Amino acid sequence: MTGSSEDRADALFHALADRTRRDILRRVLAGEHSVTTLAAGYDMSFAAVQKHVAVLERAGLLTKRRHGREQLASGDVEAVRSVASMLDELEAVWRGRIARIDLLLTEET
Amino acid sequence: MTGSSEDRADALFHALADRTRRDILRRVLAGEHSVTTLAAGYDMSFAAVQKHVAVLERAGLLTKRRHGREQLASGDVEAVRSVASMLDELEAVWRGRIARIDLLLTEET
DNA sequence: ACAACATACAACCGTTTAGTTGTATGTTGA
DNA sequence: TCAACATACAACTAAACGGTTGTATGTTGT
Repeated sequence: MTGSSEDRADALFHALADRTRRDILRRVLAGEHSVTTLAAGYDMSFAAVQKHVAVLERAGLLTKRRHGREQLASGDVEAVRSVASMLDELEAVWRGRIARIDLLLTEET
Repeated sequence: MTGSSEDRADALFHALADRTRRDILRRVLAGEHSVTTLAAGYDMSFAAVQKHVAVLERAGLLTKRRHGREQLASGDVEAVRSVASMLDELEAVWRGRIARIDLLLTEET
């Protein structure tokens, strides 16, 4: 269905629309961190941070791998790029508008 | 305060995290449209669409100008670019991680 | 001068979100 | 083997969200 690409966009932008999640994403893009290590950096419960990590994971912005009793989270730069390409598409729409205006202005008849 | 840049990011990503708003943004990036014209394109009340336009306006993604009794909305491509640059910053964080890994791998001692 | 139009906003409703605490399930041996 | 640790998830609460209807305020004259 046409919805699933929009579902993905909803999930990605929603995941990015919270400053704690953006901060977590920065940290896991810089390197692997366990959920406990991440949680230590915020003034909220472990469970709250674990839920933020789950939101990022569901959106595909991070992945986890098991290492002993820890889950190491790592940022997925490809997901970040996919968001960037959605914005590129918006900019392309805008360029189309400008091109149409230029066409009118330079029309020869 | 350090918050205001994060406030802006919150508003931008939140505004983009709804498919109706993304669609409205596409339309106003392609050209000016009145709120009524935009509302005609969706299966919801005029008031609902007007609220979506207000969310996009508060985030700085569109501006309005008065033309008689209409308010013509126009997409602001600079705001779209500012979101793209936030994502570029995230990608730069990731590149720093890769650079650090490469440094370890090519270490000479 | 006024009916119709375009917009804005308040009040309300059901759902989702972001946080909390508490509990269950694995895993380790720092 | 078992106490401590790391994680996941359920249940709950307050606030925010996305939608509705109704009303108020400008603006026009296709």
